[in-house]
Amino acid sequence: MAVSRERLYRVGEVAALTGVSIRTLHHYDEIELLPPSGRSEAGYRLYNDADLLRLQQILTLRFLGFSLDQVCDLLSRPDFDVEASLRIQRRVLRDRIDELERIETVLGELLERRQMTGEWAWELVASASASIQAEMKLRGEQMSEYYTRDELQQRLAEIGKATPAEVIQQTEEDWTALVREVRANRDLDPTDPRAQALADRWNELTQDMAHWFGDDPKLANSIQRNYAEGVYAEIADAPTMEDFAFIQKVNAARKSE
Amino acid sequence: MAVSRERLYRVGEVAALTGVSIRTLHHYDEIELLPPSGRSEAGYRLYNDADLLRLQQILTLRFLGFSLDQVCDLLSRPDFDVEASLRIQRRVLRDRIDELERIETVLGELLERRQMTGEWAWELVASASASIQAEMKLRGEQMSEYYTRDELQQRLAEIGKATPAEVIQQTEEDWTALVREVRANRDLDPTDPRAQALADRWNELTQDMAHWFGDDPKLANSIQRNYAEGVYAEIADAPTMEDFAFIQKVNAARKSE
DNA sequence: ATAAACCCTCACGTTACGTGAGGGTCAAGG
DNA sequence: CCTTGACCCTCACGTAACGTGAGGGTTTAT
Repeated sequence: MAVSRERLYRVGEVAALTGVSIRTLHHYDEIELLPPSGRSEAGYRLYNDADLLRLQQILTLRFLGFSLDQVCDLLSRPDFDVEASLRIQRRVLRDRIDELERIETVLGELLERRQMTGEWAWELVASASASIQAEMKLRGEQMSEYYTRDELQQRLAEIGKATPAEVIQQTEEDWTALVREVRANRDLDPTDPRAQALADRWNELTQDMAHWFGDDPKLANSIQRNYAEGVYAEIADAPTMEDFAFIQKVNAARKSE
Repeated sequence: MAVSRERLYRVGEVAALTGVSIRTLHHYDEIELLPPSGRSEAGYRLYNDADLLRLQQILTLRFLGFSLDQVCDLLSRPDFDVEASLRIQRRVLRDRIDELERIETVLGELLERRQMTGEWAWELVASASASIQAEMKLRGEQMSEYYTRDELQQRLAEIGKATPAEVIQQTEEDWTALVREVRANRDLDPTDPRAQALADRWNELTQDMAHWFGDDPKLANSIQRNYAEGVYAEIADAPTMEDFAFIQKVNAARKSE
């Protein structure tokens, strides 16, 4: 087993290779995001290939909109896997490309309307702004969900194992029953006591499940998002967004009393 | 002439319509980038449709990577034209989409190599980083080139004035002569000494001109771009992309010796 | 052995807002 | 008529991710 003399790079070399500034490397060292794996006697930072790979991950994740804090979290997660991460990154990139194409066509429409009519289509102006804003915000918010989805499966599986089977089955039955009732009564006035009773049961069940999830708001958030994206659309008795909306209205009506 | 009661929006409405935060509107007002066209008696900011259009431009330009300062400059240029700007924005978006696709394939290659060989292709890791860095920096640097075309004319005019007329004429004659010769000999082998002689003269002339441009790399870059887009296509004796390509090949052949 | 080219550690500056604090305005309701 | 809730205002300080020197060692090529 030869001491395979790995290639070592100084800040300047890393900078030249990757295009990041030296100051950035200093910064990433300061915040312990990318401490060089070694130092020379004189105190020079020395990076190896693994460091470069980590840097690549950092840059990509930052490019996708994560804050350095979030990147820190992601990379330090025990189950972090570079290959899985790369796959996710590609998926996100494709999604982003789609978004850009959407924006491009929105701008195209705006321009066309202007040239056809000589007037500005103000609603298109607003929606163009909204599209762009959405795309700018998307970075780091919706993004983290991409990284949570896979994890989500796993977490749910864990929770599943840690919970007695009868409890799970019971809960599922409760849910399906409740969802059916809600769906049959979605036209009730939010102030109707029957609606409030339904909301009560709903909140209770949610509480129970929340208890399983622990105090992890991310998990809840992910589930929400997955709903919004229709991940569970095929499951007939899973609550839909309309169901959620109804319950929210009822809860809101109660609060405002 | 009825006082056509234009629609007016307060900060909250603009925010709801476009997705920007109220604070951002305040900020854009503070720096005089987007002062509302009116105020209510109580001091409420009141925006009209034209303001919304300006906001759309601001958001798009920012999205493309301009700083607020740059956006300020652009929008206040006397020759600024929203429609032209929209066209440019679409082109930039398409370019950016191409870049994202490139990055996506780079990541794909990296991943594939890893999965085929079980090893990381370090050079790909570095180049992936470089791609991403390039794309992140591109914002606002190369970007301004798209918008510089008009400015370019002006700068060239300035330089023209600051340089004695005979020198300019001499240079122009040198260029036309050289370009004709190059065009007649573009099928020469890059290693041919005659080709190299041409390349030498070319490089020398380029040096001379570079000297006029001072140390402003942006200017040089702009010229490159304008060439690529065929701005000077009508000028018969202006070098074409093929001419450039030929010289580059010759230079490359020389270096690799 | 002496520049030239790198590298180090402070430490303050910058951009584009976020986030309250403290306080007017205005339509609906009691 | 007055209050309450939803908006709006103006400061003014906070923040993220570096940029940009200042002041001072290190390495290497001549």
